Amino acid sequence: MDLLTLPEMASSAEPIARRLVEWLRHAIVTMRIRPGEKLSEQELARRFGVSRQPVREAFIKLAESGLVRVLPQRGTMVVKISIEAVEDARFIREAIECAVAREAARRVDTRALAEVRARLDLAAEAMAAGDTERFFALDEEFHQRLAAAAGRPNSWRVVEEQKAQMDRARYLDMSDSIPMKTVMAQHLAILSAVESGDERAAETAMRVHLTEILVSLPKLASRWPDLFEARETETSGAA
Amino acid sequence: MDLLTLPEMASSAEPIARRLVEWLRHAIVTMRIRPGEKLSEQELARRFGVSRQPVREAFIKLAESGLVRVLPQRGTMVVKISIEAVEDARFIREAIECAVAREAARRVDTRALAEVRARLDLAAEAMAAGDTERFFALDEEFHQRLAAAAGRPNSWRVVEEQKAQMDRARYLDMSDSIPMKTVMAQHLAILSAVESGDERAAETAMRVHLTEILVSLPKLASRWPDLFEARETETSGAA
DNA sequence: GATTGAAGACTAGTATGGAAGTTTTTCCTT
DNA sequence: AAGGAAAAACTTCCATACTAGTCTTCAATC
Repeated sequence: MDLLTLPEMASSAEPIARRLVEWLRHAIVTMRIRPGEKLSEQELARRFGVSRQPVREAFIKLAESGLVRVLPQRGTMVVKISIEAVEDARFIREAIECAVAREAARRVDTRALAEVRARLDLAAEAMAAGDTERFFALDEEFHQRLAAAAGRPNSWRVVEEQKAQMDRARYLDMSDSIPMKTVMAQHLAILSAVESGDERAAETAMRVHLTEILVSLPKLASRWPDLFEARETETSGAA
Repeated sequence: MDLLTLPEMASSAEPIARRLVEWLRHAIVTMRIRPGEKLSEQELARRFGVSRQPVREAFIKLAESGLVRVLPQRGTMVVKISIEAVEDARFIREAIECAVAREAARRVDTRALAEVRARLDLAAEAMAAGDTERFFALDEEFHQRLAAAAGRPNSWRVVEEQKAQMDRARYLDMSDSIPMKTVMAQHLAILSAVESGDERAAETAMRVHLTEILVSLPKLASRWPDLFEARETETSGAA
């Protein structure tokens, strides 16, 4: 078991715990650490060559994000993908991003929209080059910049957290995700509507874009049943 | 400086850190601890009669919620109220809760809606009795139950976090907040629209309810300038 | 053979000391 | 008196030891 290296110590002043969170979050979202897997403070501390404390604090942060669950005196594990949680995340994301699209179309902040379009152009290049990793990154930036163009840059933070839940499912099987070409077309439709100041068209285009995401979810759940949370049988609501 | 007592140890198995978070969060949201105030691990540990570690972990959780800011090697402080942050929170809340209202009206889950109406009735009693504290609690429950009636109970968690930012401003001056009578009427309008399955009316009613909240914000900011974050002068967006 | 229970190997939670870094104070120099 | 450097007094951060609770294992007992 060789020592793992923490993400770039570009700014070495960055506390260990912060870098640990980054490393773990990425590993979880990209499914390098699988849902349901047990995480040991002790083992991770050994592998990173640090003490238990920073690992523990990283777990706390990840627990706040809903990526891991800490059971007192029992253990810490990566939460399984929950169909319900993914649906909720999609619902929330759609609500926020549709409002963002509407607001962006209402403002038509030309300068900010130029930044959005720049991401679209770069994404086209990435697609042509077959660089899916970069394409996904630019996908994120597109949405982030659009939020900025709506004057609500912070709303992206909330969306980002929801997105993490959805992304894990996507990383399960890339071939199941929406083709890059389709995403490009949808992004273009959104941006065009926003640029022309058509609030309703912008919102509709965004809704279309964010709707199809979960079509393949049941299929994934049945193919990897151990990675998914068993759906709650009881109905919520007490006396 | 006498020892402070942590919230009820109803389940004494509850770790100290968890109870600390609860105590601190409530104290911050209700403005018992003022924005900008410095929090010391050491001092709080002394006052609660515990070690620094659980206090530290509580800070981490509150930082994740955006209620405090931890500056490495410098200190921890309650974040000041930011007009921009409150506006963002309101924007996000409106987006989600309008979607919730629409969805609830689409479903018309009679059983769940009965729970919503029950909160409305209890709130009417609280108003008659002049019990503002209870009225506010039932206000929250109204929204929470409505989310459940929309089949999105988890969306309330996200709204709740945003709400915390807004609530601090409200606690500054209760007399500035919307009168209970108005809130009651708005809640009734929302529920009636939902019960009759009118999606558009439900969304509109919710939007109205969530719009007026920030009318008094600038006034509050000018009256307590030291509790508010100075608005950023630079425009976001780097090269 | 099935059940029970005690010992050991885990786990997270807490306490404490010290390291690294920042801010304030103090005191000397000009 | 004003400016600046050293030092003292803070802060969070990390390492380590210990506590307390949970689960597993395996042997003794019924």
